[in-house]
Amino acid sequence: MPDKAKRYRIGDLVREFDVTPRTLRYYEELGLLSPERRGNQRYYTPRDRTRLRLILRGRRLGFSLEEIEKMLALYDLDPSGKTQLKEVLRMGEAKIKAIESQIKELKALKKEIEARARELRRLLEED
Amino acid sequence: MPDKAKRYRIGDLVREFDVTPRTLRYYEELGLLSPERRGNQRYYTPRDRTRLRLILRGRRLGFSLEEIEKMLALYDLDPSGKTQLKEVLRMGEAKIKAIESQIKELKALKKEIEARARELRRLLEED
DNA sequence: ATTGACGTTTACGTAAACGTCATATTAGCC
DNA sequence: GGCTAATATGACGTTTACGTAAACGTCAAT
Repeated sequence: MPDKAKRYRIGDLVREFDVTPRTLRYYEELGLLSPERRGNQRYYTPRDRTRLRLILRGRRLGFSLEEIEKMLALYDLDPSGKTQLKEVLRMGEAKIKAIESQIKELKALKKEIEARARELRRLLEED
Repeated sequence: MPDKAKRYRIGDLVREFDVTPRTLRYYEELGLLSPERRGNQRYYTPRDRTRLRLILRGRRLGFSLEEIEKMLALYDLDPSGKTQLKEVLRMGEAKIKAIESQIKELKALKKEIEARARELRRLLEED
């Protein structure tokens, strides 16, 4: 049974990840999360929680929710067709490339800012 | 003379950086760029061009224009007050921290996606 | 049975970052 | 000088990612 039994209420996740309920409902509207329902109340599974972690990380990194949706698709192994699976895999590799280039740019930016900071410190010390 | 004489028209930058004129005018509206005027036409200086490069890099990395404005401030060494200069420097160092953490998160994300890709490949090969 | 905390839906609002016209000048070439 | 391409100035529209308010449901504890 891939159940783990554990379920989270919306408030639990709200506190843990410091987001608003609105955000979680919005992600559900987009299909990024799909908590269970008991009555009309939401009960989030561990899988939802994991996906939320990934979503929020993606957001911090500047990816759009649409981008993130595609990344999450990597985790939805609907083993329908191998062709489709290959497609998803190819997409994942493209994502990795994109991330690598982003890391490169960030490092470059960091260097520039650091150089600039050194310059400023020099200016400060000469009285 | 810190002039360099060279000036760019809006179309030049549009082609070089693959943005629309609207974007450049919008950045000007926000005070991120401030091209010269001859008549009412814009003539961008090398400095504007450099700033534009930084702006677009920042955007690709997911920073907001407001964030970027603060980073650009590091390059506007108005040596007015040392207190102010110190403030700018402190901010720059904060930026560096943020960038470092962003690099960390990106690396983590990359690892996860790579792991997932390996898994998918394994699924593909087992026939 | 009431209270309080939490949760729900519906729907309009908002900020950021431009896009997209329409219309008017201006520049540069023959 | 006349033509065309480039540029300018509004001004309204669009998309993304939620915020916010109203009005009501749920449930455990007193």
